[in-house]
Amino acid sequence: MKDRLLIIDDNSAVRATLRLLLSDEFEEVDAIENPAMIATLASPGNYDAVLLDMNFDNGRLDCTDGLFWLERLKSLPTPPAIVVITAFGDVEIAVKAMKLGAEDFVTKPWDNDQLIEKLKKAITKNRKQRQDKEAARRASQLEAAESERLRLTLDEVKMRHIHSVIDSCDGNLSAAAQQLGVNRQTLYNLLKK
Amino acid sequence: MKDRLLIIDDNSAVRATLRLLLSDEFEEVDAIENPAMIATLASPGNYDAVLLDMNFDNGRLDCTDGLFWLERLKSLPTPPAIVVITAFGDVEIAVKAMKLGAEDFVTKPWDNDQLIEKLKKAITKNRKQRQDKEAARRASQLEAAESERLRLTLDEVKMRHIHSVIDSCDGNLSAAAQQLGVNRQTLYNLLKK
DNA sequence: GCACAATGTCGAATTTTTAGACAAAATGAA
DNA sequence: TTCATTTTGTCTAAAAATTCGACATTGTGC
Repeated sequence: MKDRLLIIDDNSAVRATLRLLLSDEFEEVDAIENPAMIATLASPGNYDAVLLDMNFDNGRLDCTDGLFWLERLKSLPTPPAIVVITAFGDVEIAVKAMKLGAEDFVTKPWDNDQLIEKLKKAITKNRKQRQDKEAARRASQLEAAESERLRLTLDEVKMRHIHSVIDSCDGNLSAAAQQLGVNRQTLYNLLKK
Repeated sequence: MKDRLLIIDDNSAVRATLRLLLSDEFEEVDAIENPAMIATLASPGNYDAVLLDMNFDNGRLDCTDGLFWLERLKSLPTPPAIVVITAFGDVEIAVKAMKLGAEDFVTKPWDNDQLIEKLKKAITKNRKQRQDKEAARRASQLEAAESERLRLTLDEVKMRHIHSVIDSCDGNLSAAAQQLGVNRQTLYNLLKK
């Protein structure tokens, strides 16, 4: 209910229908007719979900364009959940789309309730994936910091910990000294250097 | 070339053909006719890839069993890469399989070279996914340790760092003392407690 | 076996830490 | 606002830890 959705479909009647169906389910629903128009939107990388039609009116039905834009959307810094929708889908296209990171794949004509549920689940799944990715990024940082700590001098480690604890005590030196298990004057001395 | 593959197909001719095709590409290729036989294998959770046929000879063609076993394989502690293969696949089945974590989906009849390449890529992708997942797991551990460090006394932090450095010096106390920036005797004193 | 590094131990000089005390400043509740 | 409590800044003297130099002993690698 607080999520933002972008509909991409070259059929204006479909856009209107989808917008009507989904405007109650999302905080904001934008609709454009072509992925190339994404650049003209206010914040292209900020949608929680994209409902992406594969078959643009370019005379080709092989979804090349659709897969191209899917990959492009998924390479954004924070990629949205993408549910692909198509009238001409076959197994190969569906598998390609899923391998490119689409969260789901629906065929026209669609079932309204199923479409809504798939969009919701896609957003949930996408959010979890991004959290995992972010966690993996942090893990490498933390491990690098961990191995770098070995190069530190005993005094350096002491001072780091002291400042960490002081921060966690909101600058209260008496409390920090007690938590550190040292005399208050000792803490003062250490801070003077 | 050092990977282990498991073929699951209820057609013995297909099993033989696949085994012949793939035995050059993998260090070990096992083949069974039914996923229920996985339990009888030596190390069911140890395959790098599984080539899983969806249509078992049970009178049903809706792939219910195949999807069930796919999900089950993917819930193993270290899930293998899974390439689904089927003669009766439609878009819905393919999408369901991909959402359940299959790395790829091929239809019979298959192309030999493409099948080999898909299996290789599936293994690579699966390995990366597992590494990311493992990294995410470690990240939460490391963060928990980081926040717990705040509760430690200055002496405790000192001793932890000392032992870490000693370990990294393979127990050489002179080198450890130098790296810690303290006198060797000081290190001896600290270790006595 | 030989050279070299690491260990274990000592004493004495130096530095740091600690406990207790006191006044000033800051904080928080009535 | 006042009053009680806590925190800060500073001091002294005793206690503890650290450092440096030295020496004999034990490992280690060539």
